Amino acid sequence: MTLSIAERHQYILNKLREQGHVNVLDLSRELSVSAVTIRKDLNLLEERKLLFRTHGSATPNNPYINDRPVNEKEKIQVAQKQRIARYACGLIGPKDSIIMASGTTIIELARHIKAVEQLTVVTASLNVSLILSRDPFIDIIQLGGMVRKSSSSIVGHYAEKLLSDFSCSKLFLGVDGIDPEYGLTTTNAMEATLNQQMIKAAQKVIVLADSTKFGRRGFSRICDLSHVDMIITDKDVTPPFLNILEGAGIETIAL
Amino acid sequence: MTLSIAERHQYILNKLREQGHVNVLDLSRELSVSAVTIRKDLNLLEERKLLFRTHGSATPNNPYINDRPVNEKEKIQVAQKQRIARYACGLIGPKDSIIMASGTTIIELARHIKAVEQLTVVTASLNVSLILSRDPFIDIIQLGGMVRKSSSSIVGHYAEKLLSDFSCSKLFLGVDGIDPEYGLTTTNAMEATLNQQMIKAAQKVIVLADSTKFGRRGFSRICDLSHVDMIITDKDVTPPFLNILEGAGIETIAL
DNA sequence: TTTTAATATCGTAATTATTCGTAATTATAT
DNA sequence: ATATAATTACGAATAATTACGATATTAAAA
Repeated sequence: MTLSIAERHQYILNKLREQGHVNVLDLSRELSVSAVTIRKDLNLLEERKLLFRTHGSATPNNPYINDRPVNEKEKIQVAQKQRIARYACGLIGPKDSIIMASGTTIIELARHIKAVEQLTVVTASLNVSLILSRDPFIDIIQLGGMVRKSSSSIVGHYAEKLLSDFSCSKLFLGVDGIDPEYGLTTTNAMEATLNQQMIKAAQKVIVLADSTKFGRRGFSRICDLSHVDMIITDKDVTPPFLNILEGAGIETIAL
Repeated sequence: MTLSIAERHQYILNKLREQGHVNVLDLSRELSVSAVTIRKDLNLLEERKLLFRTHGSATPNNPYINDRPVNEKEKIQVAQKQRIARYACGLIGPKDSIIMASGTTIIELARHIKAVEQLTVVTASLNVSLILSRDPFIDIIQLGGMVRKSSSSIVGHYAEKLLSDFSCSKLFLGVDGIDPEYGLTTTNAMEATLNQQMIKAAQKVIVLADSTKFGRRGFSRICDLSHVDMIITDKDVTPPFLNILEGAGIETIAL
């Protein structure tokens, strides 16, 4: 299939929006044109300020900073995270108000959200805010306070205080570990505390976690499984875990 | 089957709406007319702004509609802004604590900061936070509240409240207009209010503004010049302005 | 750390392929 | 018969490919 220039550009921008980055070689293969042509396309799009060029690849030009996967393993889980994000997207209703925590899966969710009616989002993640700020239908409340660098998200007392002023229908939570006995965990104590507040401020707690998170325990405990209403994960979760979740009355979606 | 011109045009526009794109060769086959005829049709439809022409095909109107106004704005005066940012950088001392407002010049400043000792930054701008989060020596406090999309920064009551808990040695403020009588202005009322709080929370007010900002008045007033301690601008500022600033006791750096 | 080698990506130019626009010619309809 | 529309033909313009030297990135060795 041979696409016109405009279509190719559209394809590139779409992929960029969904994946957060594109590279010359893959695009050249996917669109069956030469690398030179892709480079020319990317240069043109860069001139129009639609993306930012790097060696071998390109990232969305503003407003948000690139968050390319840092290690191989994270790269592997991208497909799963996208499936999870896509499904989670479908749970967001019109005129909804939701809380979005932090983490790569939640960022993936933000990329997939396309509001058609008014939507209010409260978030700790700077990346989520910037991604959503492109959508005219979304009102964004950014939590304030100390920036935790490794996750580019906000933690601390101020954020918790601000959060206590809101009540949302759903919380989308990304975690580092899900353990049947120990519950949900994350790597950072302050993040765990903030997550606890988020759980309090939401009527329904939806956990987004690919299968690698199961059976793992992060440093800091957020809560036990009884607080969780729904878990969206991928089909590589082992049956024992699924049974336990079912036993705990948690609606589990294994994509 | 031979269609009238109007029917052909209708067919083209329909296909365009349904498929998102059409190309000359296919249309020529489908409508059993020559390529020249199709081209003429497409050109005519393009003149009427009903589609956007590319080589070999056509897409619905302007595929590059995504062009962001923010980016257009960022393009202007880049060199000046960089010089201004570089100078401002030199004003930041070790173990300093500063407030960084929002705007493209302030983002440029963030890009130039390279902390060697502990530095604390309070900022309304999401971009500033993300840029600085790469620097291990910087503690970042992100103001929280409503996200103002066009500037990707936070405004509103919550941010002002949070700000009242801090006292910083310097405020770096970007503005939209500097008028000798009317003072500093910006485009947005909420942003102006937040800027006022920032001024209260800082011991020294440093305004970053390229020469194009002089003599201009934005929509909303921040404060008059008496609150300003220092202005960093470029050498294109006209002498009358420089005299007025000097007369007002404002240290002015024209780079 | 710094240097070096290996690898990957880049930009440019020459070549080839496609698409374009124009004009002269032919078809169609009143 | 005359006006309008479509076709064919062909040089000009645009796009894509290949080829290749320059530059940047990465990994290994000093």
